[in-house]
Parts: sequence; structure tokens; C-alpha cells
Amino acid sequence: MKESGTTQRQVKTISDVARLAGVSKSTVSRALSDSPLISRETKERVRAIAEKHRFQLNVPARRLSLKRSNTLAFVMHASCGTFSLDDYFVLELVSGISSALHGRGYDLLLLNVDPSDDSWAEQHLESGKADGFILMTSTRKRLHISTLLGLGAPFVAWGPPGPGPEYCTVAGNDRLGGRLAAQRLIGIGRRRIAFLGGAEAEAEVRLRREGYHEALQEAGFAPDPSLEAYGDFSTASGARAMRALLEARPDLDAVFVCSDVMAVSSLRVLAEAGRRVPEDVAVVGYDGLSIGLHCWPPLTTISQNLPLVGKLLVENLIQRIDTGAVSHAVVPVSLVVRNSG
Amino acid sequence: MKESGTTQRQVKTISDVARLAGVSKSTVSRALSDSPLISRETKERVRAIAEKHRFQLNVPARRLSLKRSNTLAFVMHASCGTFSLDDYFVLELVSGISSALHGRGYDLLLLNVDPSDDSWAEQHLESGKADGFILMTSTRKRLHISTLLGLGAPFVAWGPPGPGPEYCTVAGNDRLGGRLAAQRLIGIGRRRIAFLGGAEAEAEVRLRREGYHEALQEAGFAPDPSLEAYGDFSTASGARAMRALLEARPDLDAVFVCSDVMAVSSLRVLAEAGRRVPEDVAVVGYDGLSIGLHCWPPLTTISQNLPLVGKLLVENLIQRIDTGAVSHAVVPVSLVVRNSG
DNA sequence: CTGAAAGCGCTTACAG
DNA sequence: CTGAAAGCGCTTACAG
Repeated sequence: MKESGTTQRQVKTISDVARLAGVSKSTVSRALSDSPLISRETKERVRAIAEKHRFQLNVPARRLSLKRSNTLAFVMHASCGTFSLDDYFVLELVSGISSALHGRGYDLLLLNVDPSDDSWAEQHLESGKADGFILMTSTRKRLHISTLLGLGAPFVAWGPPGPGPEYCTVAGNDRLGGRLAAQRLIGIGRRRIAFLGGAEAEAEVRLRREGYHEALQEAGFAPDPSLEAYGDFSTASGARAMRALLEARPDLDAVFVCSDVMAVSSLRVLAEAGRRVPEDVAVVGYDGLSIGLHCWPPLTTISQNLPLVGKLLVENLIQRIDTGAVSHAVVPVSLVVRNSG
Repeated sequence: MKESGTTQRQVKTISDVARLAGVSKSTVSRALSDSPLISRETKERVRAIAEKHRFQLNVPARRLSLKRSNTLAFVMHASCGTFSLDDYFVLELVSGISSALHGRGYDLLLLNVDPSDDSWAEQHLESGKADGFILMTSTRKRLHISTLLGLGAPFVAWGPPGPGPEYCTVAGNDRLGGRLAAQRLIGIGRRRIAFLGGAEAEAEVRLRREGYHEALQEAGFAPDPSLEAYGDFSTASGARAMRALLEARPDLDAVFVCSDVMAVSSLRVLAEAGRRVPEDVAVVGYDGLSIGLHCWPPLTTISQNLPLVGKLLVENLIQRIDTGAVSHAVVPVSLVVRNSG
């Protein structure tokens, strides 16, 4: 009974727990990971001791042994240096992903990468830093996707699936979104409805435009290229495209803008041009970001349900890691009517 | 020369590199970590081989051996479930931190915690998941700080240092910020200048109020409690406090709001009350978030230079981990004049 | 159901 | 300057 003297000795490894429980390391390890090999009594005893001493498994050791990091990396490229509104979409998504990870036993690593450099993938995969990637990057997306495919890395990308090799995707229902936006503007009596897109090369932009075209045609209007302009999802490009549209078609009475971030800067251009929103020009945005609630006038928009997007990104990636299953998820979108259109 | 057949064999461990270089594992390890023990020639040879085969050190093994994770955890509690504007300050900061980490050899873990539960600290420290913490949480800050202090965990907290035990802090110059805001409003001829604060318990709120009082007194005005109201930094609380102020003092002609997030919702309340901004009521916000640029009217504000804040949080935390040094940094603030005040 | 032993891939005294 | 060996703290065949 010479327990005294060792009173405050820390319980830092499974060996310590084993000693206290009078069993082997193997048994402790199995008890803590709930192995079916261990009897209920032993399990309970070991766990009680572990809890009493607030024992924490050493995670690097576990990862080394398991050859698995239980870590997901979120890949983004915040506009180097200063933050800007342009990143709000991604930031709102991080929040959804982070919540979705809760209780799933995975950690979330934030990876800020240079869009023209794809070495991050190998560096994080081969080193055992991450088991899989969530790809948000819109610039040079093809480069990053093909690098990941080349490595055989598990990943999930935001946006509609491309042609070619298969990988997990989560996207909004872009065609429906475009359609809903145009239908809304037609429904409130607009006739010269412009389309302000992100980069035309992006599949989601083309799909939203298709939906917009369909709605126009169903209402008996012919799509008109002079009513279409493109940016790159940044505030600056949105403002530029809006100015170009006003110049080309001073008679436009509505505009469907492919992202809330660009819509917010379009509102400003319209105000500066002396157009009242929505009286002179109605505006519908896309994404359903919180800023849309607080700009002026509050933005009517197509909401993408980002918490759900985050959940699906996480769950489908984990499924891909565990089973190899490749999935394509499409999340519903919905029209949120506020004041701008 | 029977090299063929093994052509595509992967180089996955330092043993593989050692074999190819004709040296021992020890030497490879030392060469890759740039140990002064190794000759320049050997170093170069080993590194050339490692690079040629795109060798990546196994990070969990390294962490196990070094007993150091080289990982910083950013602790936040996004409003559970749905994201909201309320989180924009934190999100802009994550971006700054992530950039600041670039090239410092540390990874960034995102920790979304329940504000009433402080078990995350022990779980991440003892398990070797993180070496230090960046604390953003405003709710129950004292609880989390005392838990971290109790564990002896390296951490840095945003906000002015509290009394009692010492820990690293990074804060804005809150007193100066409050002063600049009030001076601006006095300077444009306002006389009944309200103060809309975050929680009165927060040191930064009290300091900003002190600065505001000082400026008033210097201009010959007496501070007036009926012109002061408090929220909790959320949009909802900002709106509530603004309504209370308008009710209590319908004659107010300016308001200094302690955060841009609350200022944005105050703008809306003022618009609904039929007050023109800035003609009837001038508004100055705080933080310098990007939303301030895109609300209506664009927000005059006290900018906090969040990229610098992120840099200091990271650097001072790493210094604390490496040397034990406890620092208190104060970042400059500046008035950014836009349209609201 | 339990344990002794090997192995995961590094780092670093220790010996030369 | 270099190497053999022990050790970091887990997990898991393998043997009982």
C-alpha cells in the first residue's frame, strides 16, 4: 500500500492506465477504442480509470500507428494580403463545414494556398497531415482537381461535376436557380432582364444562364447577348460588368446577378448611375449570404443553404475516404424575396 | 546494377532515402532538418535525392518524436447552426491569421466550441493536437482563460489584458478609438452624441467609452447616461439598443456604435424610424469590416487593421510557445471617413 | 477475453 | 562528421 508519494504522478500514456488498472497496454487500447474483444467489466474499469485521471490518447502516436490523420483540409485562397468582401462566400461556408464536423471525430485544417501552386496537395497527403480535401478554390480549379486526381487523393469539390474522371461534388441546383431568378423578374413585370455572370468558363455560371434563358423563352422573350456580361465573382468585376451593361443597354429594367457579392457592388453602381432599385432596375442576387440582408435595398436572392452544403461536403468526403464511393450531391435552392427585386 | 524492377518503388520513409543515398537514417534526418552536424556535400546529396523522389517527411511520426504538433488552434464559437453577420468580425480575422501563418511551419486548426464547455482545451493540449490557442470567444471569456491558465497552456487572447495572472494579449487601442470616433462626430457639429456599446462587462467596451467621454469633456460636453446603451455585439442586440436610444433620446443627432456589425443593423433601425443618415443622425462604427463599405450609406468607422492583428496573434503566440515570453500588443486604430458620419 | 511483441516513421543522445 | 540503437505512444496480428 505504498501509494503515497506517487499521488500526483500524471497519467499520460496507456501504460500508466494499464498499470493502474492491472491490465496490459493492449487491453487498455482495445477498451478505449471499444473493441468487441474486451469484456464489459474490463472495459468499464479501464474507462473509469482513464476518465478519473482525465487521460487523453496521444493523437500523433495514434495517427502514426493507424496511418490516418482523421483530418480534413479546407483549401481556399483568401485574396492575398487584405481580406475583402470577395471572400464572404467561402467564409460563410467554412462556418457550415466546421459545424458539420462536430462530433464526427475529424479535425479541420485551414489551408490557404497560392492558386497557381499545386504542391500543397502532395505535401499534405503524403506527409499524413490530411486524409482528404475540400476544394473551394475557383481560380485554376482544373489544375487543382487534376493534381488531386493524379495523386488519387480523396476530395470533394464545390460546383457541378466536370466531364472526365469522377470525383465527389456538391453543387447547388444552378439551372433551377437561374430559372427562379428570371421567373421572379418576369413575374414583377420586367422585360429587359440582364444577366451578370461570374466567369463564363465556370459550369455553374453556364447552368444558371441556361435556366435564365429557359425562363425567358417560356415567357416568350428571346435571349439577347447584349444583355449579358461577365465578371469573376469579385466585387470589382461585378461593378465593371454592371457599368458595361448600363452602357450597352441603358434601357434595361432588371438584372440577375450570379452572386450576392457582385450584386452588392452592382447596387452601388446603379445608385451612382441614378437608377432607383427596384423601381428603375430590379436586382436579384445569388447565394443568400448575410450581407444581402444588410445592403441597401435588402437583396432579393437565390439562397443556397450553405449549412446544408457544408454538411454534405463533409459527409460525402468522409464517405469517400472510408468507402471510396464517389457521389454528386445537388442541394436545393430557393428564392428569397426582399426589396431589390 | 539490378536497379530495374524496383523503378517505381515509392520513396516513403527516411530509410528509403537513406538507402538511395548510401547513408544512415540518422544522417538523412539530420540533413533534412538542416543540422549543423552534417557536411555540406552530404546535405546536398541527401536533399537532391529527397527532392527528386518528392519525399515528404511523415508528420505524425515527427510530432510523436518531437512531442510537438506545430499546430495552432483557433478557438471560436460560430453561432450554432446558421451563420450570421454576427460572425463576420471573427471570420475576417481568421483570414488574417491564416495568411500570417504562411511559411511559419505551423498548421491552423479550426475549433468550433460550445462556449459553456471548456473541455476542448485539455483535449487538444494533452492529446498533442495543438501547441497553443488563439482565443476569440467573447462569450464566457473568463471561463476559457482561467481554464487555459490552469493547464499552463500557451495561448493568446484578443482584447485588452484582464487583471490577475498574465497571458498574451493583442488588442486595439480602444481608448484612442473611442476618442477618435467622438472627436469626429463633434467635429462635424454634433452635440447629442450617443454611445452604443457591446457588453458593458467587456474591457474593450469600457475603454472605448472612456475615450468617448474624454473627447466629450475636452469639447466641453458632459457625458450623459441617457445617451448610452449596450448590446452584445450581435446584429439583433444592436438593433434593440438603437431603438432604446431613439426612444430615450429622440433628440440625439449622432451615435458611436462599438462594432460595424451592430452599426449596420443600427442603420436599418434609423432608416425605419425615418431618420436620414448622416443628415439627421450621424453614425460612426468600429472595426473596419468590409461590410461597412457596402451598406447604405457606407459606414464611417474606426478601423482595426485586422491583417496586422492576425499577424501579431500568430507571432506572439509562437513566441510564447518557444520562449515563454508573455506579451501585450496594442495595434493602432484609425478613423476611416465614408458617408455615414 | 487477454498479453507479449512487433511495427508505424521519425529524432537524438551516445559512441566513435 | 556519421551510424547503431533507443525511444516517442499508440495499434494489432499472433499466440494462448
